[in-house]
Amino acid sequence: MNVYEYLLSYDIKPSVQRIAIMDYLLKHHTHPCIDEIYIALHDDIPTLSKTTVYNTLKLFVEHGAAKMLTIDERNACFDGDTSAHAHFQCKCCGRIFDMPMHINENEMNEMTEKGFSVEEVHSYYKGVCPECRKNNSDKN
Amino acid sequence: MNVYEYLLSYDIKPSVQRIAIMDYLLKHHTHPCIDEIYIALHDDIPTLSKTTVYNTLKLFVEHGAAKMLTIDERNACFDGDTSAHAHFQCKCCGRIFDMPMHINENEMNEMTEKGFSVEEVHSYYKGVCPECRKNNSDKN
DNA sequence: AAATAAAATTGTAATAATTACAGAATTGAA
DNA sequence: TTCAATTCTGTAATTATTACAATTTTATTT
Repeated sequence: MNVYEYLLSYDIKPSVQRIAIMDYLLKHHTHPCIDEIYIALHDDIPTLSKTTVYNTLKLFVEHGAAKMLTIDERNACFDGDTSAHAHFQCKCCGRIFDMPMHINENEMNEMTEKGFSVEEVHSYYKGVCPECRKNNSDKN
Repeated sequence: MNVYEYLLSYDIKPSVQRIAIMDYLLKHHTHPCIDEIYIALHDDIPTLSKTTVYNTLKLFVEHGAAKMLTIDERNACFDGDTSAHAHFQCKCCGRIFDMPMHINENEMNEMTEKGFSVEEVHSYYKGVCPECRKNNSDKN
């Protein structure tokens, strides 16, 4: 399935900009922020406006085609992988990595029994990634 | 232990402002944002500056006396309870509730084996709280 | 194919959260 | 009491995000 059809499957009308942004999200698993996407696509679409990037990602999130991550304190990041998974942000280089997520049914049941309706599960870790650990130890 | 000694135990020099802010954090489990704290303490300390609230909470987080939550997209929230626990934010009223957290040792081991050094574990849920669910069903 | 209506995009201006910074106030030590 | 260091304050600057009106593009109707 191409990106055009992929957008349609989420009830999103495809446009040049929307296709380019979704394509970027699907091909780059860097969990990009607005600026990263804007800068990356600006070469191909010189008329692209940052407002469009904002609007488009908001649309994607509303339609379930992308997820917004609030892990980074500075600015929101976006993920085209909508499957259930956790994240790891390196405090040193700032990169966000995908991690497996095992949902704990006991916790879920506890919340449901208390009357909470759980719609989203977010799980992330912070620490130092293997690369930065290596670089840091090299300096000593 | 009073708040004065509590701050000292985290290597934080107590001051009128710092004591008031930490006292607020320890007594109110509402996961307040900067504004909530500023407005609440303004009556007692009319000279309090919002910059001081920012600086103080940054200091608390650096010393491990508070945790910053990036659950709410609008602005950062703070938690004086530094023990390991999860959170639940209601999409309807915006309130953040404490939830138990059971750390999954398997996930931890997976990351450690891959070379990641895990320093923080964050887990939160979004959905509708019991109160809002009740109010919503009443409207029908 | 031309005219029209609807939707999407753009750029600028406004808003809001956060940070930088310099001066004032407070604290602690000599 | 004096001096130095620290903390606090208020304003200005910065940055991310949103509002909005004008323009462009797309889809529909005639």
